[in-house]
Amino acid sequence: MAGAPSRPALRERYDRRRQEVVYEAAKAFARHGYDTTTMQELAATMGLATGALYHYFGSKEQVLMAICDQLMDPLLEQATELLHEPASPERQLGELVELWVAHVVAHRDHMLVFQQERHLIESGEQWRGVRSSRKAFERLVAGVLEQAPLRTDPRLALLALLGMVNHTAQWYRPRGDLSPAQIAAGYVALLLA
Amino acid sequence: MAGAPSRPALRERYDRRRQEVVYEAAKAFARHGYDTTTMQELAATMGLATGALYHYFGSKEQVLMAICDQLMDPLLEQATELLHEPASPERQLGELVELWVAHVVAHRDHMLVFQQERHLIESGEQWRGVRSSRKAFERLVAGVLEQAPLRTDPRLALLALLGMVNHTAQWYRPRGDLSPAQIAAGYVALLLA
DNA sequence: GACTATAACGAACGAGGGTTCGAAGTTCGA
DNA sequence: TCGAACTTCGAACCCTCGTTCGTTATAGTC
Repeated sequence: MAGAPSRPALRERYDRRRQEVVYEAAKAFARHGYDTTTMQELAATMGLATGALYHYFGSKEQVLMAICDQLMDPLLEQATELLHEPASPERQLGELVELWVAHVVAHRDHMLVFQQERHLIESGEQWRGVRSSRKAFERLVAGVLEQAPLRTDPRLALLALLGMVNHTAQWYRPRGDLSPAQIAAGYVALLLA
Repeated sequence: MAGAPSRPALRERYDRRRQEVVYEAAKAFARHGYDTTTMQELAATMGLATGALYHYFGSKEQVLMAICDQLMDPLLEQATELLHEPASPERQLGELVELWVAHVVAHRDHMLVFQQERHLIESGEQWRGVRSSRKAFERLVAGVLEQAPLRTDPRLALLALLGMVNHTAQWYRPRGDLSPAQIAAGYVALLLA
């Protein structure tokens, strides 16, 4: 591993290429599993030799971590921003879930990897950041749910919602006749009194 | 691999031991992942030498398949039986979900493995049986949902329910203050009009 | 007690795969 | 055009792990 170039002109290409690796890795990991996918296969997909990958990432695990970070960080940021706007609890919940579902379906591969490699993420010091991001997001959702008029106890509503939305990554197809917004509206309708 | 003994007296012990392997494997696979867990570790947990595992299973993958079969087959059977009893759609839905949730929490490790190794199960001829069992169960649930008075379109209700119930395996703790029956009732309450 | 089926051992094999590294190629800036 | 920074190559290293197999121990059966 070498690290990012300091010259700005090169930095851009470096970042783009690195991003491509993450993208292809997410696709491959989602389809064939993290352990099953070899660095050789990943390199071949990118049209690179094996060793070249280590110019962009220090290890296979760091590729996985980049996938998780790129999944969680923008979601957390956008959700925080959204909840800064004052609005009724129902409306906040609706917009939050819509944002969330849209994010999940836009990053389906990332999500599937995130779910499949749960056992890795749960244990291990280096995964602490990812775990706390997820926790922070869950707290945001919990906060909104507590304000909204629900049909069930807020704790169960949170767990149910987490299950519904995360599971969306496993069945959503872009060509399907349900848009992310419709899906989100459906979920919210189940929860609200 | 040797196969089951023909003498009935030994057959019983063989089956019991084999079952222990499945149980320990589910626990280890759920915690550390299927690929990460080695046959050496699994054997050591059982107090066996490595090669002895192959007396009970022809391969590591067959252990995984036993886990999946033991998860799906009883569930499918019990659900089928339940739905043979005549009852109102609401009541059938309630009982089915209660049975389902109880099964999921009683076989949490099996469930977690089943979810984490989705990519393996999705592809591969040898997994056809497991896939069709899951599909059959989903059809059972779909059939009940179509009869019941729901708050949303039955397709989305099915997907939402699948997400909620399956996700239960990830957070349920026996010492928690929600019983499987309460959880199931909460889920059903969300769906019914 | 001897014979046989069963159970377990444990070392070794063989393949696969993550990672390293020094050299070669390429691109940028002056 | 030249030199430095950057990118890529690709073979080799080294270790892990699933699986095999000949042998040894154990337990039912007559």
